[in-house]
Amino acid sequence: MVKPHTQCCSLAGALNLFGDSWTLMVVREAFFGTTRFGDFQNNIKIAKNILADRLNLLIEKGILKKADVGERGVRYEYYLTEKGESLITVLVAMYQWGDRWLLGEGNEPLVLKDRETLSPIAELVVTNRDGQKLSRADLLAEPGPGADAETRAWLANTQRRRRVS
Amino acid sequence: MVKPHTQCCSLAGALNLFGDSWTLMVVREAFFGTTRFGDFQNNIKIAKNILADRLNLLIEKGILKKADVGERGVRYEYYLTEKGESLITVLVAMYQWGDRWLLGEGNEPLVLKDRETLSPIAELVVTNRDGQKLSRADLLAEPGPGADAETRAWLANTQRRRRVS
DNA sequence: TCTTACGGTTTTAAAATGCAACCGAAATAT
DNA sequence: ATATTTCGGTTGCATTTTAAAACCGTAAGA
Repeated sequence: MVKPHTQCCSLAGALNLFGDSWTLMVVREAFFGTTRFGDFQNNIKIAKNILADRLNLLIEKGILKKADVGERGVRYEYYLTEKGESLITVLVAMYQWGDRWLLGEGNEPLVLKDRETLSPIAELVVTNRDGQKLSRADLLAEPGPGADAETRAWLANTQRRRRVS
Repeated sequence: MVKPHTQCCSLAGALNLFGDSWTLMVVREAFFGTTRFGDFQNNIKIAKNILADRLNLLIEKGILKKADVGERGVRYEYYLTEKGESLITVLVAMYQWGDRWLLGEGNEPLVLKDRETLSPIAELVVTNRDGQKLSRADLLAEPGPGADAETRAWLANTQRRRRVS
């Protein structure tokens, strides 16, 4: 990462991790079952040094784990941890947004289905507790239990501007 | 962007757009109501040239639009388009993942609430049509209407490996 | 045992980033 | 009307990342 965001905002934290072209592609590959270095490299066209770097980063951050599967020596496989698997919402959100807004309905190259029912997965929707869909205008941002001075200041700023507009 | 992904996969397309440290932070700011160049710059600590570059990129890609609000000349404000506002699922997914896995429950700096009911928004969940939660293992990836030869080849690869494992 | 595939590391050039300086037009104060 | 400050950038330069290719030791297969 070029310059880590310093804010404690969890979005900034997430972007420190996969705020680049490749990291989420590596996660995607692992998500769909790729485990070996060479397969990662072939499936996403990525330089070896970048791939090695990202794999190590993801391991360090607890998103992947490395298992030695060598029979007469070392040979590694990479697997998602629970932390990594729970990136499912991020991946699906990006897939659905891209399908709709970049490729357009009816042009999806890939359809994700429920293995049981064989029907496509539902569209992700931001809702309230009652399941009602919420849009940007319906949302209110408030300081949480972990809010520090900086976050409060930022919030005060955006709220102020928002009231004006 | 350093090197655009060439794959038609919509995740690759999305990463070509905001596969970097800053673009999604800019979208976040716009999402929470920031409209002016100087406010973007103050809220996210970003170099002016990078900010100018990202704003232009987001406009070019139809995620932001620029409005002239000058009273006796030109003075711009930036607003999300519908395409931009529908990044809500991506932003929320990343927020929730970061809150849970980077900061830990109870340490959320920011809580998003329904402006009506004042209760926190629900957690995003990937489900089937019947609302049943789906995890990675429950998903099946199949070629969609827009699948090209490359996508089919990639899918065949991952499926094969997956059956083995 | 020989050969090939695997899983990287190193090197080098190109590109992106961060920072500071600069600048014209717009808004504001005098 | 004039002077000053703010806004919204652009430019140039040093630093950091990235991409691509060459290289290399070990593991697996013939």
